[in-house]
Amino acid sequence: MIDVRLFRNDADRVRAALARRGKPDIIEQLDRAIALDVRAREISTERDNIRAKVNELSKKVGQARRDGDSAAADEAQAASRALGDDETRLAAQADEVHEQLREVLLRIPNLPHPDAPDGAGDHDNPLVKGPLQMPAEFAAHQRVPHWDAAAELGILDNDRATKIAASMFTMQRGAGAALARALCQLALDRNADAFEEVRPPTMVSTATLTATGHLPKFADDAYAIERDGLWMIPTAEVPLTSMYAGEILDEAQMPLRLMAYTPCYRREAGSAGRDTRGMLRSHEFDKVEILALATPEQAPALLHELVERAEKTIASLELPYRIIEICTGDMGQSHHRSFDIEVYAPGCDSWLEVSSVSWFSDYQARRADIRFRRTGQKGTEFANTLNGSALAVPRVWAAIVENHRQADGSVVIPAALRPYMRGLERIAP
RNA sequence: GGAACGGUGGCAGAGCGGACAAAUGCAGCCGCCUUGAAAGCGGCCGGCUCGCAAGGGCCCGGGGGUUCAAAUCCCUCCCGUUCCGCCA
Repeated sequence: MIDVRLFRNDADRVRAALARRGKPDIIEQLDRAIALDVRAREISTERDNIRAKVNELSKKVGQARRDGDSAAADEAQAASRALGDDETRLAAQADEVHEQLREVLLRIPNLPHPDAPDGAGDHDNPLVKGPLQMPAEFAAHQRVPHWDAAAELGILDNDRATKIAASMFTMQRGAGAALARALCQLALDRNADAFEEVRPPTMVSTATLTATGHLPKFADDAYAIERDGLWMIPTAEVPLTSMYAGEILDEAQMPLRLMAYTPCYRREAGSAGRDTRGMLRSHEFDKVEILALATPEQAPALLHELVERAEKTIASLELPYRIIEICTGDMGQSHHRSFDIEVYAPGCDSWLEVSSVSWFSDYQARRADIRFRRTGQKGTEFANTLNGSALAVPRVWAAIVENHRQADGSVVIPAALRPYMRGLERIAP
């Protein structure tokens, strides 16, 4: 969440920054938060003054008892008891206002970075690089949607996935399953030089899902295990970000770099019925995520590093791609600045989002309470968090099947993946 | 799932109604001493929050309660350890 001090000190600046997101209700929420914050401080001060008196009187009672002056003790005790009702009432009020403030704050999105481009929606996202590795022309055999191409090869069996689970689940078979696994291996190996591999839980607590910004606003998008108070993770970002929740890091150990392969679970509540064919959208998919906990100074360079790492992995798969920056109107709630990498899929004739890299400033760290201490200095600051998909399997899988499809219907495996596929060079029927 | 015992500062570990933000040790910081270091000596050494400041409030796993006063008593939840049960 955003820092209350930001709008206490300069409400206009915060209002202007949030206005760039183009959602009027956000400004209403902000003004509500500002009013609640003023009220909360008033009540808290009042409550604290009464508490100070009670504490003082209580000390007097103790002292008088020790001195054997029971008359003075009784008097102070009675005086303190008289303050009890006021204290109880004010404390309840203060708690209530604080809770209201928190509820509002949790729903206010992050401030966009000054360099983030203005825009109303995804059609305004500017191209920052590419298209790269784009052939002059696609052959007719590449213009076959991957669901058809894959069915021919027997590597995708969504009908049976639907039978076993529900619609919008996918199932890869044979070389298709190996391809999905190989992509994860590749992404992990390409980043193992700088990132610690983690195998985190894929079910997490409500607090954990709140820290990254997925709750309370987006509860409908996540799978809930209500009986046990747990949620299925929508991305490894969730457990990795909260690994250091409530902890204070040393500046010397930063940036902390983590990566994880995990399955990701999404209800796709807002897009049910869309992209139902093939591998474009599903309730469960595999992804390798890379993430950093950094100081504010380290963050900009890390953002570019994460983008570059994701880009290089896509490039190694010999796929046509481009990089776009997300404009203020299309940014996620927690995002400060973000970039997407899109791969062109000739069979579907569309650009598929295969990686999203974002910088969250201290927005998530504040929710998760991840702080750091500068070397030799007192006090703590909130860390900055950044993360990105090193590789999201299904759409890359689809793009490989479409781009690398040959005239005979077989699919050539990019050289970078062959070591992970027992040397397989081509998937043939 | 059942039983017992626990959860206190960076770590270890006292405290078990009042003088406790909390002994003591270790680690850390500053100074003295020293050619340098170690040892020794002296001092400092948690976080959050309100306030221009003086100063105030909160935090001893979370939440609730009893009391003039709670780390300390009661309830409840969570987590840990050990034993039993079950299990890959």
